[in-house]
Amino acid sequence: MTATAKKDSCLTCDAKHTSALCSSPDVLRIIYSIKVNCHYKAGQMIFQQGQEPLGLFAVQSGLVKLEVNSHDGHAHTLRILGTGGVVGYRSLFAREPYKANAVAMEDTSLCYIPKTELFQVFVEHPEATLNFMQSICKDLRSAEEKWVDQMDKEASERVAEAILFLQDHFHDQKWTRKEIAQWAGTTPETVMRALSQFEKDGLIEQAGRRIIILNRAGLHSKAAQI
Amino acid sequence: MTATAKKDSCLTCDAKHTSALCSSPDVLRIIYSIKVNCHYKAGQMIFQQGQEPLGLFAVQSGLVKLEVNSHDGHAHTLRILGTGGVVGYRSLFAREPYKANAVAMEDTSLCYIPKTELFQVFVEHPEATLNFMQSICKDLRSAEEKWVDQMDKEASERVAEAILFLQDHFHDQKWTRKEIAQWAGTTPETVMRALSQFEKDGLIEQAGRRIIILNRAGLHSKAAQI
DNA sequence: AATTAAATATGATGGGCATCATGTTTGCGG
DNA sequence: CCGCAAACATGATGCCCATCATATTTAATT
Repeated sequence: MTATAKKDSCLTCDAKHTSALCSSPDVLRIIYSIKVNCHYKAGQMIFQQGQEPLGLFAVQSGLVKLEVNSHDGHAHTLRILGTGGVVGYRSLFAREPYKANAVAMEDTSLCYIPKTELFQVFVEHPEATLNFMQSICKDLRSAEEKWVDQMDKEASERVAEAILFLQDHFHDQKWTRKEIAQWAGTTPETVMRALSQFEKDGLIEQAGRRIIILNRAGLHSKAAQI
Repeated sequence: MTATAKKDSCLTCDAKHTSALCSSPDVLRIIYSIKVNCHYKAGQMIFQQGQEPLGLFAVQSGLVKLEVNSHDGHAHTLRILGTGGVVGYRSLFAREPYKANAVAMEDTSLCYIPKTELFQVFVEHPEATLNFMQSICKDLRSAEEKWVDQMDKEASERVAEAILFLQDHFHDQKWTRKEIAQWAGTTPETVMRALSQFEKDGLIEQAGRRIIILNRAGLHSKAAQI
């Protein structure tokens, strides 16, 4: 972990209003007193499958992906977190070693919050706990929906869904075919063919490596099971 | 909901030690004071997608499945809960309508706990909340693992995994090919062929509609990605 | 006990998509 | 600015598995 001495202010933090951790000014003040800032370069690993969680990470700026590596070298992206996202909470609260790797997708600043102090916050601020539980339960929904989609939808439908999701949550971000594939549960080649088709249909436009959505409704109807 | 006047005792309840809700004698006493017992016949629906959650359900005895129905009439089983399991918490804590149906797979007794009182318990007993969060985080892990398995493993591997899981968690339960398929993310025919093969390989034995595992290690190696 | 629906069991067929292969383009580091 | 690795792009191939079909057995219902 690469902690810096300087502590960024929580008051001017972009994530203040969106993070499930910073639910009230009260809690925000305490979090500020216990957090430590860490900085990661693009591609750097934040934690790794098998390690013991000692705290959790809140994304101040940048982008983090959680991914699992299967036996045959294939990687699957479980979650992607931008500003306000919380990384490493699942294993921490499940009280088990990390089951996935957390990787900085670009230069990223995180707030590290040691577990003992964090648990203390939750014990003293039940409304913060319930607020955070809401966020976890939404993640659970996403995961279960992803499994169902994997069966019910065709690969191209999942790709349409993926680029809509990625666009909505991380606008103006560039994605490689591989990254989209690992998120959508398919291969780069299949993503490729789907994107070509979408472009041919006038749904998207590819400016270099950036995807521009021309017909949002059209893409949605491609993604949706009627 | 079919609530009865009679209130079953929490002190003699089988689920007392296994349920994530009944974490301490203290909490157990409060839960007892606010719960209501409900009974459902096999096949009966407990709640339905789209409805507003008003509380949650703890399984006292019986078996409950959570399933989603996709557009084309296909059903997928998200979770199966036996004694001690908690049903309906995800939507309640996410503060959104139910996204799945809860169905009693056999005659089932539940403890219904209204949300207002439940939140009160959690506010006053932070350790109960954190205990419950652990359980949620494990469910999240299961869901994410299920998605990964859906891609990495072949159908027969998932079937092997499924019958091991179902056996471990709900021993001596009878399962139809369809139920196994909806859990394993495949079709009854594919389950069929996998089971036939397993029997041919001497891994299992089918006594009527009950599956007997003869070679546990062998099945495990079928299920596992080396 | 008779009737009917549901579950079991297997075979045949076809399509979706992963895999491999190959050429081109992009973009980064020296 | 150049070279090389990574990403893009598209074609060819094969196979896993969903789907459909059909016969048999089991279980439930009257």
